[in-house]
Amino acid sequence: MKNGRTEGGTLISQIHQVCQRVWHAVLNRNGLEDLAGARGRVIFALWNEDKIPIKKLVEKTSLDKATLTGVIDRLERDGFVCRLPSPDDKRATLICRTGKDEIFKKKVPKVSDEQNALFYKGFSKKEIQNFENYLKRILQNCKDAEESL
Amino acid sequence: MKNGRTEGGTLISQIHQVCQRVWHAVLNRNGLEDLAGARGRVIFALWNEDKIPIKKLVEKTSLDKATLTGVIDRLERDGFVCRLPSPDDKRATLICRTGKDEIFKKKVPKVSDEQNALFYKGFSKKEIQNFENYLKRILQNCKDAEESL
DNA sequence: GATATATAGTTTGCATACAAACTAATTGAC
DNA sequence: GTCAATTAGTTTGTATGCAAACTATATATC
Repeated sequence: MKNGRTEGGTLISQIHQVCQRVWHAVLNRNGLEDLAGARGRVIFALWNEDKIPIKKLVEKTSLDKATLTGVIDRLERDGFVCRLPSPDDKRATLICRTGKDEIFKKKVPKVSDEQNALFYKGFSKKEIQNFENYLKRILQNCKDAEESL
Repeated sequence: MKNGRTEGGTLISQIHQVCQRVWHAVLNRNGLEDLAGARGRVIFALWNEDKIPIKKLVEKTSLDKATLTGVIDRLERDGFVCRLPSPDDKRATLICRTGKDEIFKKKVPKVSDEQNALFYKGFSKKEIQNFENYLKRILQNCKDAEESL
């Protein structure tokens, strides 16, 4: 806080920016450039749950649906996912992994640890826990705010 | 943390995304759409210090220099800033406010408070302070990591 | 069951965002 | 001084990112 004024939003944006670039570089060093940025967010979400409608990816990634159309186009082009019509709802499209991402799974924990070591350098376990709790509360606040827009 | 695994980076990205959209909407509601996104980050940085080289805007906004070229192009096109050759260094360009942004200054505190109330809903003063200290440490960590890339 | 409203996803247009390659000026090493 | 290595900023090419308008289907209301 600078003279009583909060700076949370600005700091978050700056961290997001720099951290993205570092994360990208760390991935590159490890032959995982396909997991960078929005692509990675989508693939990780699919690791958590496969064959889900785009609507659900919107919730899980916090990306806009229009953004996801493009990201999924490119993931499809590169053979990582495919679109299937939903049997339950003719409006919906299910996004499915093809399996091409499977080879990344073994490498990810190591790379993720490497990244977190940079991110949380000098933090105790307790501090990380506190911090991530704050983040979750704020993410919920932001989602609520967007909801009632 | 989900089963021992930290999620700071993902959470930050998600907050950044949602928060951007909310911030944009709040600005729009108040006739301040010119202060949204990267444009706003640059203008705020110039409020802090005017007539600075792009290099310094890179540090202050954490945006890439290539990104800033485009943002400044549009700010110049819209009459908010102008480029001046630096007297000290013929390679450098100084970015200067034209004054067109002056009318925004009065409105910003109110809008900023409105935004922060959403962002930090349910937070005590002490919690905000703790949280922003964590953020500053992490931003520094990320910058250090990028440095030694 | 017709009609209004809402929802899932795409398209369009424009603003970020950045790596890599480039130009021009500066600094460093000798 | 001269040439190499740096540095400030731009250009190019591609990926994000989103609002607004659109299409097609689903749901609600009567």
